[in-house]
Amino acid sequence: MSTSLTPKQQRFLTFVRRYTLRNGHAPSYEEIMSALGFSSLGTVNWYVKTLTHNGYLDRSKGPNGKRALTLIGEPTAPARLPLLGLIAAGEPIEALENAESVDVPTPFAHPDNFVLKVKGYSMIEDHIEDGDYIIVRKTRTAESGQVVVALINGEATLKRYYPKTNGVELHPRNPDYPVIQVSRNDNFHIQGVVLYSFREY
Amino acid sequence: MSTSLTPKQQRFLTFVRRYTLRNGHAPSYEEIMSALGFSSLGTVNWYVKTLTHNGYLDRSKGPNGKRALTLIGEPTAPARLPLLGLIAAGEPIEALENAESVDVPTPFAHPDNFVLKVKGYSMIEDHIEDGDYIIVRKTRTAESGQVVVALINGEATLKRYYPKTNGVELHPRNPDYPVIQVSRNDNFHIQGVVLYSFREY
DNA sequence: TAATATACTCGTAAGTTTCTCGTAAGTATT
DNA sequence: AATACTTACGAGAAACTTACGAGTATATTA
Repeated sequence: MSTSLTPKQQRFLTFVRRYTLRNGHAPSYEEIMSALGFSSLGTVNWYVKTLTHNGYLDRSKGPNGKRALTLIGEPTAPARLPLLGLIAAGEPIEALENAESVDVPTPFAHPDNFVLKVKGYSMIEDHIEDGDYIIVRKTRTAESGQVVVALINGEATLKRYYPKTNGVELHPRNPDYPVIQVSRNDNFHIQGVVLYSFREY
Repeated sequence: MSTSLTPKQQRFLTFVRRYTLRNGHAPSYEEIMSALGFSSLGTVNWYVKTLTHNGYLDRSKGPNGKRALTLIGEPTAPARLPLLGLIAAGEPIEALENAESVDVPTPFAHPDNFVLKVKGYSMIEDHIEDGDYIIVRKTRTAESGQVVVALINGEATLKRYYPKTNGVELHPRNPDYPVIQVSRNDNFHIQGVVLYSFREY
């Protein structure tokens, strides 16, 4: 970016990026120190100060935040994910013939993620309207409380997922709508977990 | 206060999630305590309080409810930032009447951040086109090399900021375009630092 | 070649925030 | 009343980050 990076600074940044990616949180100063072979925290601090000053790093929790290092800038290269199909409540998911793709915020770039476009107004109960896009992480399982894309007897739906001892409860994201009980007899499959939705402006 | 989780807090949340998933109901404080190796209920309570406060947990049965811990929709929570106005090169920033707001990637949720929409094609030199949105952190100062939203004699611009001994240099993000020299006589104000830009789909 | 930045390193001593312990008391259930 | 939990508080250890002072290489400039 600004003053271009020296090789050692690159190395530093690369380490932070990798670590964050792998562990879900940023490294501590001490971890950086031993990973990069420094023998003083001061050195780590020097890098952080320099890189922050030049706009490559940021401390997401304000000063004194622990494990708060976050990369910024990076080239704003907007990531693209495949747009796999159209989803409408109560219908099967409609696949698209030619694989389009759409720009998404970089943090969501991941090989297991894909995008669906919402069709019709039948999902307003989930605060999701016609034309909206949802970013989905492909998975067969979900944690309780996550918003999932699921098929019940072939019909698509978008709900919060609550497994119960003898079946599954699906809550719409709008409390005014009824809870759906899925029994053992129903053909129920989770297609993925919704990470994010964005709207066409 | 969208504080992010520390590793230990993650671990706590993960345990609650797993337990709930497997047993159909939430763990009691004591179960959490022994599972996570604490030797005091106070510790469990500390986590519950902290995580509840930060919006990761909820007590579904109100206060004093037993085994009432429930996770709150972790991934989705689409952050929204206010869309403060339109920016076009060479014009003042145009404020919007009704405060709209737009979905942004969660990491950018911060009270000091806001969004501007780019108008016209006069900023292509910065790789930013008509209709794009930029996320800006409100600040009067900037570090050398950061991309800033600035006003020069009332006219908006988007450039890399390089303070010099006797004035300021503004570099467009595209090296094919000329550098702007701001002198002491110019009326120069930084409005904020650009963190991110995203495009209309 | 000498002078001078620039990039980096070390050690150590604070300073903050996160996490833990213990103990005590409050609330619902049976 | 006994049982099974949740809530509250104070004190402090642990885990991390910041600040400072000084020193060594490696390039840039004069």
